[in-house]
Amino acid sequence: MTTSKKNYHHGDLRESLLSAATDLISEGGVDNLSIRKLADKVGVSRTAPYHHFKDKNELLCAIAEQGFKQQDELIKSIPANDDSLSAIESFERYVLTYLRFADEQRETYDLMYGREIWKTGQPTAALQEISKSSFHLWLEWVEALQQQHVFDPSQPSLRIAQSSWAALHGLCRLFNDGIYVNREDIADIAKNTVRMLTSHS
Amino acid sequence: MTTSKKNYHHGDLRESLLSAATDLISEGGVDNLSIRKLADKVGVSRTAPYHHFKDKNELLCAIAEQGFKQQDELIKSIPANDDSLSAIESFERYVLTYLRFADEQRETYDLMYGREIWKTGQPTAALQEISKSSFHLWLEWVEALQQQHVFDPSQPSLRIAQSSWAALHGLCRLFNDGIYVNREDIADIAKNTVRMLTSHS
DNA sequence: CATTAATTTTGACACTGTCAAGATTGATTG
DNA sequence: CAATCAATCTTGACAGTGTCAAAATTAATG
Repeated sequence: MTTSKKNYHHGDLRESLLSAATDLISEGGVDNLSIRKLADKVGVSRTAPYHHFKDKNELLCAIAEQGFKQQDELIKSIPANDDSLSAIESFERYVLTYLRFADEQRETYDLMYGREIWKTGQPTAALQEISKSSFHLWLEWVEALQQQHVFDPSQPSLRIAQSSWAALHGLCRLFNDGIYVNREDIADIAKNTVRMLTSHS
Repeated sequence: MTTSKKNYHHGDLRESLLSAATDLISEGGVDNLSIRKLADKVGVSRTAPYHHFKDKNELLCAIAEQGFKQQDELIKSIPANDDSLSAIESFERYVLTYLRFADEQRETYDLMYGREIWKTGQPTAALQEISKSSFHLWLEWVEALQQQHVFDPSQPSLRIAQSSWAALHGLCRLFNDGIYVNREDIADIAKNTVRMLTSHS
């Protein structure tokens, strides 16, 4: 039983589907992913995927899940706030890392936070969980940054986390959709956002 | 030639289509709008709309256009900054008005700034124009608010306009998609965002 | 009234998601 | 080892989608 069996039973179809689907989305966005095209790409019949994902929504949720895991790892890999970085530089690091992920995994990002799943579709329990824990990660950052007076310590951390995340997310959409902005200005706008959001007393 | 002619020629099909399409979108979002369902609702055959809109994309753009006009009127109806309002209250007014529009015309808002048009589709020249002029409206607000030191006057107004609009837009998506947030907290979060964005020296 | 232009319709095609029923295989028993 | 069962995959089918081409109908124009 090697990794490739071309016969009736595929062996690890679920993983193959996830991988191929991620590719299709990276290439042309969620609209470039159809179950049939996906099945064809993996070399299996149209309805085979339905034995591994209840429907398209569940497939999309699974892909988004992977995206959140990847994003969390990236965030967690930001070097701990040692003395080499000022608190504000640390915040900038977060922002730039977040933006970089949204840029490099652009279509996945759109899926992760997009209407397709959260509005039109129904987010899986697993997806809701990981997205919440992902937000919680940011919440912890906020609390640390409050102690360092990057954010106002007298305000509730949840509110600050919500407002600042919204600002960050809005930036991503701004860049991602290409409204009102030239792409070469990204870093500049990001820096300006950091300046506006932080306490500059 | 009254306003209603039930025969072969409809008379004002273009307007009827726009109106019915707006209704369909308001009811169930852009996914609830199909050319065929729309044609059926207006009482005309499947392909009749194609003589008034080149394709579905152009229809969506036309609807979004209307949305921008409506939004602009709302913004322009905010009372001029007389002495009864502090500068910051004036800014709050803008934010709340913007949020109210995004809330009440939720699906239209999603269409106006959504992927469907700006990424998947192609924004009409007319739509690009009005969306730019709509942003320009905000730019003028920013410059006025800079003079009143709500925003830092030493920073370029364009950057401030971009960052703050992104923050605002991010809030709308936060509320609209229902990620990370309870709807009853909207006003509170909005106020917190205003506090974070403004100069509090 | 005759011709032309503007509209609307019918037919068709390729594509989509997904359900039901059958075919094939691997695993699990007796 | 043989027989049964469950997992997996396929074929067929249905309703829905956007949109093109060709034909039909009406309004406008000479």
